[in-house]
Amino acid sequence: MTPSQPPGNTREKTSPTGQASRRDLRHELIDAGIALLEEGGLQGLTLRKCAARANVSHAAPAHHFAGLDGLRTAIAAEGFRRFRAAMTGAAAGLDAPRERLRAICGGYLAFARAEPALYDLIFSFRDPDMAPELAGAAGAAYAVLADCCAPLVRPGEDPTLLEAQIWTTCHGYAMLTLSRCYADDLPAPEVFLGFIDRLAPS
Amino acid sequence: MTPSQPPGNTREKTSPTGQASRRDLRHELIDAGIALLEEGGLQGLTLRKCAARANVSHAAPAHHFAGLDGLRTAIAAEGFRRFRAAMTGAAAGLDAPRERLRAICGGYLAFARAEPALYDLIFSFRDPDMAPELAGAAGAAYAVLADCCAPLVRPGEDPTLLEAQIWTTCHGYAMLTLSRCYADDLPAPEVFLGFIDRLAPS
DNA sequence: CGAGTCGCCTTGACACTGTCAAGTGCCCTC
DNA sequence: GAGGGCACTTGACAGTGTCAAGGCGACTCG
Repeated sequence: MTPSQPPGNTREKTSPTGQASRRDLRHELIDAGIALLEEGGLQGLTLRKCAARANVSHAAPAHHFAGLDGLRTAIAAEGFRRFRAAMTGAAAGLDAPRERLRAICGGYLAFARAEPALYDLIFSFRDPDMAPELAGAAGAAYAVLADCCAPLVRPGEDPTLLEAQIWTTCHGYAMLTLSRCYADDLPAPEVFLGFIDRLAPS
Repeated sequence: MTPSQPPGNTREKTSPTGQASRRDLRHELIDAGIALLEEGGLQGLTLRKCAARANVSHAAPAHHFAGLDGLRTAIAAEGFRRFRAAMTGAAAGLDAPRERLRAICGGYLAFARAEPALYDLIFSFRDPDMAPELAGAAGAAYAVLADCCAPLVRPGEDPTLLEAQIWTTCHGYAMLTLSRCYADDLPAPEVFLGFIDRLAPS
């Protein structure tokens, strides 16, 4: 209740210096959106709830994003960055190609499990021409997987074949795990990582 | 345009016999919903648009389904039935286990490609306890895949492992194809079916 | 044959959503 | 200090899901 609380222009700090002190509403809205996503899933993400959480008026997000699609795009770009970080982080310090592949796939699954709604969101786009920021972030994430597959590709073979096989397997397992209706029919993650091992040629 | 058309109780045929002649609104709504899905994707499916397409008032669907979720569930159950039919149809007349597996996976992908929004819908449920009708239809579809894998399972091995490997691969490929942003990075379906061949032990 | 009952559907209302147009206040610059 | 531009607010609108109330026909039972 207490809905009378005005959106209040609570600038973070309008210090006398005035340098770079304006609140970064764009980032605040993205963070608010990710929080909403975690709480309420894909359809918990709403422009107006996002605005309310950032203590701005309901139409404020429109000035930073091109409507709801724009907000979803911006959040997805941030999601791809975190996704990439989850994979690289899981493989940090590992050198052996097969170990790295296994670790990166483990990081892949761990991200999907830890932030299911965010994972849902980043793979929910159906428009072939993505926004450049989103395409860049997605490409950077894919590059992690591709780089990790490269040392395992047989000489002379098209590298995209192994990449696609790894990717589709991980994505399918992640998506089916997310829809918890089928999670019980799937093997445990460790068993699944055994599938990955078998995909890479010895 | 001509919005004045009243919802009109155009009973299909109130024949004098009167037997089983009331319009089957439930099925009409499901068909309307599938059409909306094809036209506008997942978020093109709306209770009110569904009602309008069936020429009933906006609240009529509520008497046949438990809200929008109920309608989506009913449509998904029908979707799983069509999905199953696509797989069995593709393998009809084939006997050799490997041929059957390849055909069924081909049918799997063909369905996802032919009715992308319906495929999206049937795998969009995140609630672990599905409605019985939906769970039954989903189980029947899965049984097709499982039955087809059975002859290829090594004696003594857990059959769910091969099933899961086939399933996750197909689902991942289908989902990534659907989000057309990544479709270009994926091999052609025939190449993909080669992956499937390699998964089944010779 | 007539009254009661029940199921299907309509009507009207409400809160919530995205989106738009117009306005407001603030800061920066000149 | 005047002007302009940016960030945001305000107010409105159409569309959405959902609920309560009511109507209307068919069916049943006396």
